[in-house]
Amino acid sequence: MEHIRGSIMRSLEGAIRKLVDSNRLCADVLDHLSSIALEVPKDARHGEFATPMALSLAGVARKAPREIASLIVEEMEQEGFSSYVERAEIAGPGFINFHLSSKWLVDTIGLVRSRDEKYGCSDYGRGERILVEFVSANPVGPLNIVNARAAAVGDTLVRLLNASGYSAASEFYVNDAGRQVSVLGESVYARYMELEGVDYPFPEDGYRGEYVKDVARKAMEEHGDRISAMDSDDARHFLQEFALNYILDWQRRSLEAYEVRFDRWFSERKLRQTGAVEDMVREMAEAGYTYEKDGAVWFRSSDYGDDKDRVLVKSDGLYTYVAPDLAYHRDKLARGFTKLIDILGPDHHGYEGRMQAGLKAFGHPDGTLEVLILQLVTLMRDGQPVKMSKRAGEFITMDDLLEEVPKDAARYFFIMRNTSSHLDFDLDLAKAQTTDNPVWYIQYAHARCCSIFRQAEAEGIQPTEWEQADVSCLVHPSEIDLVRKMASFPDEVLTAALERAPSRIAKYALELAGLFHSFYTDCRVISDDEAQTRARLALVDAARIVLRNVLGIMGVSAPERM
RNA sequence: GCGCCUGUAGCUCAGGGGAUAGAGCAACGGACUUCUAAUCCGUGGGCCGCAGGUUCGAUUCCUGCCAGGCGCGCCA
Repeated sequence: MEHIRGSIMRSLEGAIRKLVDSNRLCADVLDHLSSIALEVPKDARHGEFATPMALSLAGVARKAPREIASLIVEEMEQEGFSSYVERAEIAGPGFINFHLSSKWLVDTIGLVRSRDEKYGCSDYGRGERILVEFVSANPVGPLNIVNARAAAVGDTLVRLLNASGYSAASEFYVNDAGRQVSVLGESVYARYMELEGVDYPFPEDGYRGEYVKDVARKAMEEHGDRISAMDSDDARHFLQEFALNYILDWQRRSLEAYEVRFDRWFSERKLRQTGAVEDMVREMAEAGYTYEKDGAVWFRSSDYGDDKDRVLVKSDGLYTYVAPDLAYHRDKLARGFTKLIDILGPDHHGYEGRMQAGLKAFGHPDGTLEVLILQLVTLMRDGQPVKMSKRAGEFITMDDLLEEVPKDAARYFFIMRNTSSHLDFDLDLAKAQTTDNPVWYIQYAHARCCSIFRQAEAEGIQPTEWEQADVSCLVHPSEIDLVRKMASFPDEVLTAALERAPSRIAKYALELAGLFHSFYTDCRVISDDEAQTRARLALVDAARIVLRNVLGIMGVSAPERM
């Protein structure tokens, strides 16, 4: 499809240059050539490709849009269209619509089938290394619903980027060195004492979840003897480390069940041990990026676009999270990543200014770090929001969700909305095994493809009979619409990657499945017409490939029967 | 008070300067002797939150306002 687009673009550009050479258009339009847009129209009646360029050139050329359009089309006709273009028409206020000959259809089906699992991939990113950091939940409790959304969005984004020729990696930053870990240790210690029947006060800001008791119980079962032989400081430390490992393992398992695997779990503690944080704070001081006030070390982040300055080292000598986090982002860049994407929850949006300021101070160009803020998720049951209150212990974790809803449905539902929009997650719909459930609907389209091949096999039709089929006999509108949609897949993948918008690919998958179902109803695949049967089997094979590939990008399985 | 996000069909949401603003659900009416009816086809339904501005053209960009969500720590 790219080569078709390219040939039309060149032909358009050539026509415009000729018009300028012969003074039929003024030279100023040449400055606007780079912004030529060749889009795939929403409405099939507007052809396979269309450009609004005559409209956008109207101002510069000081001519009516339709007049410019007809000049361009005449010129293109003189030169002869590329082999794919059958005709070009001027429509509406001045759009130029290109209708392609059946050669593109034949080529598209062939391309899909020859590229197979690679269909949809491009080398656009030229191997640029991008690090996508997401979830990065504190290791003090179970993963929540927003973490689950982040996991689905982040993982899909990494897949989209890799499919678009980038070299993208995923990373989970483990905050295993901060104050929260010691609070966790204190909380577990208090529960442990409770189990031993000792009257011990529960920390004011401790974690009150039931799981803390579970951790204490588990520690007692496995290491009770050792712990009772320790003094209280050692026991506290032991329990802290035990809890940390327990919870990290738990988080890892939750994500594993969700089929989200990180390329790396990056430990804050290990980063600190390398001295990277000290080095950075010292360098910042030497460069004059910091000052001391009230016994603390402040970063002049407001000089670099943040709303106010931030404390790096507290008056008690400990770092705030800002220092190690900045050192972490520096480390990512030092490892050779040239673009960083952080996916954060809505409660962390203020964080962006500090990180951007830090990277700017270190001299990294604007745009090195992109922050994607996910909005909240509301779980809906029986049309009502599910109330969640941490205090009342009514809290639905990611594990709870996955126990109730299949992984495929959860992943799809979490990416189907814009990241910037609040997400209503309909639990009943996600569980439903009906046509209303978009995941089911898409998977069913794939299963239907497979079912057709099972039928063909049962009727003794050998793959060799249709693999080289002549598909130029496919002319039914449902067939053409399906091919059009398949043809745009690589474009859709790239756009979704560049816009950091997994929801686009979710929408594409739904539309593709819809077109397949319409085709299935309108066009009987296996019939007495042998040539048509072969051609349609080839088409179904292509559809099967695209459906499987798009499901794969979303991390959703492609069942062969349902 | 300040910052971020949102406001489009009864509901959930697409679209983000350009063609008649779309989809799914819900409502209503149709389609199976057939490769899975777990599907398909059709009908109705809209001051694109409000008011200005930029533009040949604004639902889209800008400003203000209104409404909702979330933040605003020497917590992460």
